[in-house]
Amino acid sequence: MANSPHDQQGSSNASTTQHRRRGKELEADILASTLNLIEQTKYEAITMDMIAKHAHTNKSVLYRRWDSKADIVLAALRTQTTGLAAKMSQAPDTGSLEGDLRDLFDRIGTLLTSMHYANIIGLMRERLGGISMRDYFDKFARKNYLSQMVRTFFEHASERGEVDLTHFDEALYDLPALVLMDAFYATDDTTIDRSRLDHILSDVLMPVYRPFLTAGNGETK
Amino acid sequence: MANSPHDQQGSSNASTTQHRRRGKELEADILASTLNLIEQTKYEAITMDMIAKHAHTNKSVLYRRWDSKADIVLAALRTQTTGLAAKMSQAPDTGSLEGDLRDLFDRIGTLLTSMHYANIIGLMRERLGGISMRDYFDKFARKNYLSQMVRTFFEHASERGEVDLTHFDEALYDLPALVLMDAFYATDDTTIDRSRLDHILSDVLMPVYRPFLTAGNGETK
DNA sequence: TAAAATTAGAGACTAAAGTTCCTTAAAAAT
DNA sequence: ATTTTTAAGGAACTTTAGTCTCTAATTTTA
Repeated sequence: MANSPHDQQGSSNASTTQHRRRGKELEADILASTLNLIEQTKYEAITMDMIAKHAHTNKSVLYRRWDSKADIVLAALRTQTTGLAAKMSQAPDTGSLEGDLRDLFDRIGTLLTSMHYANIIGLMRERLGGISMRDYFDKFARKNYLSQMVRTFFEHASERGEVDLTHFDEALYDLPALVLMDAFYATDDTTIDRSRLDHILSDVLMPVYRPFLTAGNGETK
Repeated sequence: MANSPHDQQGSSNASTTQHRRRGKELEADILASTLNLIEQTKYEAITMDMIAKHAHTNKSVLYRRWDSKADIVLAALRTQTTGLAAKMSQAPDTGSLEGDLRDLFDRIGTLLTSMHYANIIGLMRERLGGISMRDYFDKFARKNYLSQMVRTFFEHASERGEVDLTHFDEALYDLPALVLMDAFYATDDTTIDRSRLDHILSDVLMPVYRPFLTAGNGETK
């Protein structure tokens, strides 16, 4: 009995005094570790044992916190999404609805090419195609920061008198997210490039929102 | 050895001469049987062995024809969808775009309440929530009869001079399907009622299509 | 009508999600 | 400081999608 039952260690702290992580600390570590895995491989290729091992912990620990593989992966992604939402909500208010949307789409383009943020809707097909429709809608789409942002833009535009929201249905805030999702799944491309994003904004979304622009705005036909 | 190795039989033909089904006949039987299962239970609760047993055949037979559980279930649903598309394409051309769409939505409402056609987008959450995003988009959404139908309506409307399709992007034909999908997943309701459908058409889709109506049409504000 | 080629049927096998139970470390309570 | 409670670690176990191989029925070809 020379070696202790489990010489658990990570990459740095090699030998003794291995500080068993608990609670929030462990949880944060696991999510960070999982995110790291998702960035390397696609959803189906990741196993729960891999997640556990990669985080230097055990499967039981995972299931004690999350209900399923989809759960933990989406939770990991959400840690990113949250920071991203903060980053997004910094810059807007360009002075016009179209400007705000264009800025948002530009930002999305940057994120998608930066490859480090290959999530949210980006590379969804590649990375998250294996996730179930129910999980996606329950735990991801419904807490969509994109729609949230769009709503804000419209509210600003409304204050400026640029749009009339009296007959504007709530569901219309979700259109950008829906159309993007559709676009991501429609192509076999791994990435979606800027011109594609531009096309979606200019030829699909802006025309669709035109009826709600007040006279004098955007009637450039 | 009194009894033969496998006295395979269904419900009716009890004893001998059990006609081993092959090819198209078997395939059709399996799909019908699978459809029957889906109508009873939700996707996750169905196992491949259940599908095989219910169709009085074997799992190998299933995997010889379809690549996955999602595949066979979606294939089974598509047998319905096909008939449904035929049924749908009979009646339209009410003389106006809005009329055509209203008629279509009315039909969808009927199908959804008839409960026998509890598929396509209806009861999707209940029945198909377990299916993966990739499978859904690859094998279902992309061959969407709804979008096909919408396109036809627009083409008719264009011929009548009711709409101007010069700047009408292809993606706009998919909006009804997308918005409906979103609606189905957004609620916890099992069914979606007529008033809900009516709301989606009147307050989300029609306003969105308004910019493409030619002057004099639909400018009822 | 016999031989050859297909394809169905049966069942064992693998991999991975999710469960369960037990041991052990660490924190909280006494 | 010792006991009690909580949570992590480890590992066996269950279930089900998907694979593989062999046998037997049915059709095709000669």
